[in-house]
This record gives sequence, structure tokens and C-alpha cells, in this order.
Amino acid sequence: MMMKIPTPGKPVRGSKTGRPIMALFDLLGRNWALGVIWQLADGPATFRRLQEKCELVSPTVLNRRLKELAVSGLVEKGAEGYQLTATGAELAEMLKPLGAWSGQWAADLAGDKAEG
Amino acid sequence: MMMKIPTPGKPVRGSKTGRPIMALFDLLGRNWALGVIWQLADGPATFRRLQEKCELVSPTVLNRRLKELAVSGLVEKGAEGYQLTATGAELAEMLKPLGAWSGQWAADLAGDKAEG
DNA sequence: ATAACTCGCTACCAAATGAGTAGCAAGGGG
DNA sequence: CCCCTTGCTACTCATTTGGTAGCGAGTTAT
Repeated sequence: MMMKIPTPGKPVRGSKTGRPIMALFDLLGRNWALGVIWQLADGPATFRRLQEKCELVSPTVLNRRLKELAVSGLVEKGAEGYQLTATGAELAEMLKPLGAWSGQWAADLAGDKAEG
Repeated sequence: MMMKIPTPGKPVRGSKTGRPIMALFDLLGRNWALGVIWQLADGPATFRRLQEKCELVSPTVLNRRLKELAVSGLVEKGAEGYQLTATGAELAEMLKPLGAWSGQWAADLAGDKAEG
């Protein structure tokens, strides 16, 4: 099983420099990575529960993302299943504003189409 | 040429509901999407300049991301090349904190390894 | 004890996406 | 006209994803 997990400081997929922000973007720039963090911000969840919250993402992908996020110190396993680490929670906190913003963005896009 | 571009309000890759936040995560959860926005936050750039800033990302991928971001109203073409729209700039603004945070994250990860 | 169920996860394969190189059409300069 | 840069497409091959099936462990119910 090959698993390239982006790590700050060394070359990763799409980043030869390994600048932290690029390693982060590489990690988050994978399907469902952001979604998983978003859902875990609500609180811990078991594997299957998380799968449901992520609209039935396939177990293959979910498991891959969880492993990557775990190695990266953003997610960990606790008594109640998977949960954000302190670091992961910080990140989730920074993502929160995107929730409201995305609603506005969706509205704008719909508006543009109606007008244009 | 098939191009599935996530649009809020309708089912997209990885999201049957099309909730705006999921459409957004789908859009951003692609290789270099976040990186492109990040780089454009510095100011407009031509295609080739952008390619350089993104560590020589292949033109294929860069072009795809730009098209997707354009359709999604985050990026547009101006006199000086590609640039963020007002909406895109808002998003970029919200991503800014990640820059500093990722530095800390990288340091923590390195620290854990050294200790652990 | 065992049958039935749930849970976390892996194996497997098909489909989509990505990387990388080559190179073309358009525009500008000399 | 020739040469250079720019934006981008074509093509090929590697990697990632999606989707289904199902296993081994633990739990409950009989």
C-alpha cells in the first residue's frame, strides 16, 4: 500500500519546497479532507457515523483521509471514535467562517446566472 | 472534454445534497485549487507566471483549476492576467490565517517526532 | 453455544483525475 | 521574415478515487 502523506518540510505531491502552507494545501486538497474536518468539528464520531455524515463517502476514501489526518496530527482516535486533536480543532475553528460565506457565495452564483 | 465543476445547489462529486459548503469543499478539495487562490492573493498573474509560483504545476491542471474557479466566480481574467474576483478575494482573506497557522503546525509536527 | 448483528476496516477493480512533455496558434519585436 | 514569449491543448502514463463485497472482532439475543 503506497501512501504519500504530505509533510511540511519535505517535498510532497505538488510541492517540491515543502513549505508548510503547501504541505497543508496538499493535505486539504484531497477529496473529503475538508469535509471530514468540518464534520468532526461537531464532535467525535465513529467510522460509520462519519461515513453517513459525509454523505456515504466510500470507506476506502474515508479511511485514507483519516489516516492522513491522523499522521498529520489533526485527528485522533478517542473513546467516542474519531475526533479532532487540539491542533485540528484550531484548524476547524479557522474554517468556520467558510460556512456562512459559502451560503452567500451560492446565492451570488445563482443570482448571477438569473441576471446574466 | 468532460468537466464536472461543483456548483452549490446541485449534486456534485462527493456531495449528493449540493449544500454550499460541500460544493465549496469539493471545489477546493482538488489539487492546487487552494494554492492558486493563495498565490493570486498576492496580485494578478499571467498563466506562466502563475505556473511558476505554483512550483511548475502542469499546465493541464492549472488550466483546469482556473476554468473551474472562473465558472465558480472566484477568479477572472483581467488586463494583467488572472486575478481574484471580489468574491475570490473574500475567500482568500479568510484563508490568510492558515499561513501563520501552518508554520506552527509544521513546527509542532517536527517537535512531536523529535520527542516521541 | 451459536446465530445474528454491528462496527471498523481491507481487497479488489473500474473510472476519474493528475503529472509531464511536446508543441501549436497568436501576438510582438527586430 | 524570423525569433521569442504567452496561453493553452494533445497525448500518454501514473496516481487517486469510487463502489462493492466482505472479513474478523465484539455484542446481543436465544
